[in-house]
Amino acid sequence: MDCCEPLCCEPLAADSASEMAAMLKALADPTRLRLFSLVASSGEQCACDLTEPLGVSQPTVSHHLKVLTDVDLVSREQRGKWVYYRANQERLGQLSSFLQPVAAR
Amino acid sequence: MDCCEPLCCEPLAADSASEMAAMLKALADPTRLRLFSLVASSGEQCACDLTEPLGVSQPTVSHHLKVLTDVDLVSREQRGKWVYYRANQERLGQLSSFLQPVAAR
DNA sequence: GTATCCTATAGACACACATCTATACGTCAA
DNA sequence: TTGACGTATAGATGTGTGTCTATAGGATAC
Repeated sequence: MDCCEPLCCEPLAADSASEMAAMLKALADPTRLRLFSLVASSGEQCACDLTEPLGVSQPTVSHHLKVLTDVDLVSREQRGKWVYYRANQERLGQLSSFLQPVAAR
Repeated sequence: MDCCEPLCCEPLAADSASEMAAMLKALADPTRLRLFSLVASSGEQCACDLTEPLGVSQPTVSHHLKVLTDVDLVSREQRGKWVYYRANQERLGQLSSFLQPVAAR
């Protein structure tokens, strides 16, 4: 299920590094991190309700949602003309576990 | 100690988002992630032993080490003409906790 | 002091990316 | 079918970044 051992266990292989870095990169932007937090903390969010609290344009929100979707951190569900987004908790757990420090093991 | 609530708890404030995104960005590069893993998994690493396993030039390694140091994910200690780097496990723990999913709480 | 060796900085360059405006795409309601 | 509305894509633009070569900084040894 997980991609690899925690990064403190042993030197990370190049291919695993690329996979995990892609996930980290998706969250490594302030606007996108806030966007993800909005979705993750509310269970489910309509895309239409994300533009205003972030203070960026609708295409920008759409772009960020695509980035998060591409790495499977959020899932997309269309209902009529609205699109609802939901955080993939399992995927987030993978990342959190991957980053777990030595002391916590 | 921690900067803020986990990102699944409540919508992240803009200033907290910037701080956490900076830390995530430092790890969001494959080479830098491998570099950090090399340091973190070995307790302590001399900078001179990091160039070869990563396959990049010495200045590039030095640059990446600076990025990680700037966000306090690694600490630097000079001993003679050698420089030793060590992972900041506490800081990594902050990040891991911040990313913890809902199911794990 | 001078040479040697490890590390960091300077500068350059190609590429990636966050954001915008303009527009296309899709779905529902008349 | 046509209009309205939510969403996604296209294209442009300025900024950021990963990497390199060349060189400077700084510590030890002779």
